[in-house]
Amino acid sequence: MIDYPKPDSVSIVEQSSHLPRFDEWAETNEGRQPLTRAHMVTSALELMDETGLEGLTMRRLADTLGVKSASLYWHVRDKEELLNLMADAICSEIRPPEGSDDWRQRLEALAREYRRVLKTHRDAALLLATTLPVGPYRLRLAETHLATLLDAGFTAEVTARASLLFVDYVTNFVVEEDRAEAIAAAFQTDSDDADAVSGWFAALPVDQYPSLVALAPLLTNPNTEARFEFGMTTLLNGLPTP
Amino acid sequence: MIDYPKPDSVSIVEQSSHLPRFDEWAETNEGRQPLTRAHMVTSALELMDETGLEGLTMRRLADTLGVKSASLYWHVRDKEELLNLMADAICSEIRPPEGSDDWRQRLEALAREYRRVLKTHRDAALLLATTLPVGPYRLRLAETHLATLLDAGFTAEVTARASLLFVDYVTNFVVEEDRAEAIAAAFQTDSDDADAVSGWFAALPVDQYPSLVALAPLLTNPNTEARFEFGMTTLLNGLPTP
DNA sequence: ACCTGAACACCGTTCAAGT
DNA sequence: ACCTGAACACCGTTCAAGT
Repeated sequence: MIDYPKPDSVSIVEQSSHLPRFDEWAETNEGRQPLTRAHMVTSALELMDETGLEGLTMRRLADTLGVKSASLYWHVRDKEELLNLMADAICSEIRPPEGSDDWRQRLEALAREYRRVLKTHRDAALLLATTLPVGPYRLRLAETHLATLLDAGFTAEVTARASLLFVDYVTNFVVEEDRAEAIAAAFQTDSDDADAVSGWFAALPVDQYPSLVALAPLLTNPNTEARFEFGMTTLLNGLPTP
Repeated sequence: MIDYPKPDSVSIVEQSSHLPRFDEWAETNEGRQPLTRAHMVTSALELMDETGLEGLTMRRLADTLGVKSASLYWHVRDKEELLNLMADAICSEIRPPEGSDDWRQRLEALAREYRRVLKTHRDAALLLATTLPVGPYRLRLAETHLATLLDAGFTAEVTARASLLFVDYVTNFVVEEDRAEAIAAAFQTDSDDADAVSGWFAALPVDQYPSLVALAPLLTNPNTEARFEFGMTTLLNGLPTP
C-alpha cells in the first residue's frame, strides 16, 4: 500500500533519469521548453506559499505551469512523490552550523537552523510532518543529528531515541506554532487584536476549568521564541549523561 | 476563516440544542427514528476504525447511516465539527488515574492512560493532532495536567509550557507509532516479515550516511513501549525543579 | 519524449423542495 | 423537524491519442 522508495531510487530533485533531450519535436514546441522536475518542485513550493498545503493541488499546479494536470504524471509518479520532493527541497536549505565542539550547543544550533528553514515556506512544517523521511537532504539532517549524539558518547540506543525525539519536537513545535498564527490571523479581522483566543479560554466556566482559565493568557499568547527554547532545554536537560 | 466555537457552545456529544421531539411527522417516519448527533459520532468512529481517518467521508458516513449525505448537515455544521465531536468522544474515555500523590507519577499515569485511549481507535492520534482542543473532555484533560503541575509547585509559566509540551509529546508519539505500524503492515505482505524498513535504511550508502546505516535497526524496529517511556522520562527529568 | 482530451471515481457543501 | 434531489465546484489519477 505505502510506497517506500527503493534505496537506489532515493530521489533527487534534479532531472528525471531518462536523459531529456531536444529531439524532432523540440522545434515544434518552439518557445516552451519541457517541464523539469526541478521546475515543478519550485512552482509547487511557490503555490504552497500562496495557498497553503491544502490548497496545493495537482490541477492548480498544472495551471500555473501552463499545462494540463495529466502531464504532471509524466514527471512524477503521484502527488505523494511530489510532496516528498518538496520536503527534501526545503531541507536542502539547511546549513548545518559548524563551530562549537560542545555537542549540546551543536544540537541547539542545528535545531534553531532547522526551525528557521521550516519558517521559510508556508506550511513547511506540516509538509514535513505528513511526509516520510526519505530523500537525501532529510537523511542528511538525521545523519548529522545521530553523528553528533554518537560523538558526544551516547549509546547507540539513546542516540536513536534522542534523535527521533528531538527532530519530532522541532517539527511538531513549528506545526503548532503555524497553526496558532493562522488562528490568530483569522481572529484579527474583527475587533481589536487583543488575543481573542485567550479570551475564549478565559471565558470558560471557572468552576470546571480553574487552571485553564487562570493560565489562559500563558497558554495562548505565545512568546514563541522562549517556548521553543524551553522545550529544547527540557529535552536536552532530561537526557541521560553521555 | 477558522471557526473557534464560542465558549457557551462548547459542544456536547449529546443532543442538538433545539429539542428533538416526535411530532406529526414521526408517525410518517414509522420505524426509522431520526438521527442523533450521538449516533452520528459513534458511527463515524466505527467507520474510521474500518477505513482510517482519510477514508472517513461525509458521503460514506451517510451511506452507513442509511441517509443521504446532505442530511448530515442538519445535525452538524460541517465536517470539522464532526471531527471535533469525534475527538472529544474519544477523550471521554480517559479515566484520570487517581492514586499517588507524587506529581511525577500522576503525570506518567495520565500520559499512559491518554496513550491507551489513543490506541482504542484507529487513527485517533492523528485525529487529535489535526483537530483543535475544544470540547469539554479534551479541556478536562488539559485542566488535569495543569492542575497537577500547579499543585506540584511549578510556576504558572512553566506549568503552561510543560503541559503543552507533554500532551503534544504523547499525541505525536502515537501518531508516529501508528504510522510506523501501517508501514510495517504494508511491507509485511511480501517477503518474510523481517523488518523491511530497517533493511531500507541499512542499504543506504555507508560513506554518506554511516550513522544512519549503523543505527538502522534501532531507528525502525521499535520496542515502542520503551521508547515511549524514554521520551516521557526525558521530558520529566528535564523540567526545572518545582 | 512529452503533452492533451476525456473520462472515472470520487470529494464537501448548498439549497430548494419534499414529508 | 428532518430528509432528499440535484446540483456546484472541486479532487487525484489513468489512458488512449496526439505531436
